Amino acid sequence: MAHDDVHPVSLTCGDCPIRHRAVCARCDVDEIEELEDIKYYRSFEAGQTVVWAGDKMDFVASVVSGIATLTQTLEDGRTQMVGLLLPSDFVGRPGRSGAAYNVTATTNILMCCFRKKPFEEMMERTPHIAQRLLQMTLDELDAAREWMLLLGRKTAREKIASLLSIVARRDAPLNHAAQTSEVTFDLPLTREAMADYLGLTLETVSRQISALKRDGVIVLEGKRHVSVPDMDRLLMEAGDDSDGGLLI
Amino acid sequence: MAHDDVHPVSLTCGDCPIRHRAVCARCDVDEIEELEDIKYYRSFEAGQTVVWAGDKMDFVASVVSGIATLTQTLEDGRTQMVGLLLPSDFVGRPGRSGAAYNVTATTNILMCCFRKKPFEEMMERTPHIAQRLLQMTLDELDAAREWMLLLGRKTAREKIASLLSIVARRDAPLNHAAQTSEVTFDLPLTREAMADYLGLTLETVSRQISALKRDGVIVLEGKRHVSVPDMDRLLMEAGDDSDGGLLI
DNA sequence: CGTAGTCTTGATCCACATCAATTCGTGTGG
DNA sequence: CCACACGAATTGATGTGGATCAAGACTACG
Repeated sequence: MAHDDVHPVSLTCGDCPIRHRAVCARCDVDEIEELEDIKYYRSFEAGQTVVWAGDKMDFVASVVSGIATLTQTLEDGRTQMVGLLLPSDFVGRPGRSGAAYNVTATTNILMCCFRKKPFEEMMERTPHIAQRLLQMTLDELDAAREWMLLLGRKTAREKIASLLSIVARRDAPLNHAAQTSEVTFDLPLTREAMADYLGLTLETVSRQISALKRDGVIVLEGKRHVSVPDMDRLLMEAGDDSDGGLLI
Repeated sequence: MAHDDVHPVSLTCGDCPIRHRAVCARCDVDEIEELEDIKYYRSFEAGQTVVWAGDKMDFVASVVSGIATLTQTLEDGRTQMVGLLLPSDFVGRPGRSGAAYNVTATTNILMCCFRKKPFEEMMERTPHIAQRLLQMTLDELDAAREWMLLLGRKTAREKIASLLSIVARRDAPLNHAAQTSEVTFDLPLTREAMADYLGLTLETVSRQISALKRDGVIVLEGKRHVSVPDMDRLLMEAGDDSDGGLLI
């Protein structure tokens, strides 16, 4: 397995899997060339910390592949996940020097980094970047607010069902995009990470997953592979029947 | 008391109390003039609903004065506040036709509205607006994430202390800006609204406020007026000693 | 005064946390 | 190939913080 920075990756933006969804999505050819000059890649192994809250962070970045998490902690160790970073998601805040959250690689990840200073300067001149970043930030804000409803008002069972819905929904296109029924996916998170996501303990997560299995809402093969025979049923269990947790 | 739209307010942007903090903060004179042409004011009384989630919303707006809330609800009536709108905060999302949340006036409020279409068109041409909106959205996202930590991991007492800290902090400049000790303010929210903010029941809110009073952390005069003899003590009670809940 | 809304306080209950073993799965070294 | 070790997950027993149910108390207002 690759160690951090041992195999400097090279990738041209034209071939980039997130070219059309990341912060650069709206950029035209000239702008992409300019970005190409200031970008570099870093990879992290599953479990590694990308940055600690409070540390100086001299870059911003897009997640190219893999999954990372944003977490906050209280002094006594209680921790809450506040963001789940999927490919194309953006890390770091232009105009702020320190990291506000812990960023941790959940799987092996590849990040496309931009040194902060040149990126900020370019953002000033390049409305396409600011516009896209605004869109993405508004989407994240909506997701955060949906998540607040989950944290504040849902039961443990509803929380688990909501999380499964979100992951299922995200992986759905990878399967047979059409049918709502019989979706299958791998959980990218440990029970503990799920607990931190949902504001529960890992024991409660485990119990509720067992309960959903017992009730036939989900089928497990191993600890991590899940199939959902009836997606509508799962959405019902999640509490917010309409759309399963994410705004369109 | 004024009814909705009965007394159309007129205010020039030059005299506007939120001129330097709202979405128009970065606009130069020309841009402000252009905004002045497409803006109009609406006022709402305490308790009135500004929009319902799902309704078509043909404007975006800034809160000029007063306080409003953003809430989400599950079908069975459980509700969670997901945003607290103070003067200068922005309502509505460019590029989306329906409202995502219920917006309710908590006090009498005055809003500076822009018809969505012209505003969106202007935003395309006017980086100053998009840039400012991006800043504001990033701030809101940080606040939402701090709030997620509160909802997911804090105890009822810590939640109440956190809320009081936030309100105290916001009102602090209005008092004698210097000292950390002896802060005084009015709660702008009912017990029920606080409960919806914090993911608690109103009974628990009431009990915890009584407990903080009993323990000398706060002093109440009437139901709504609070003074805090020792702000540091309150911050300790909030759990995150450093800054009381809001990033700088 | 009476009525309605807001708030407080008490008694009880229960969902989830906590504490404590097992079990499962995977990799490692003899 | 087995023994064992270690982390991840399950499952059980018990405790508790906050919800729920239910009276009252305070305030404002007609």
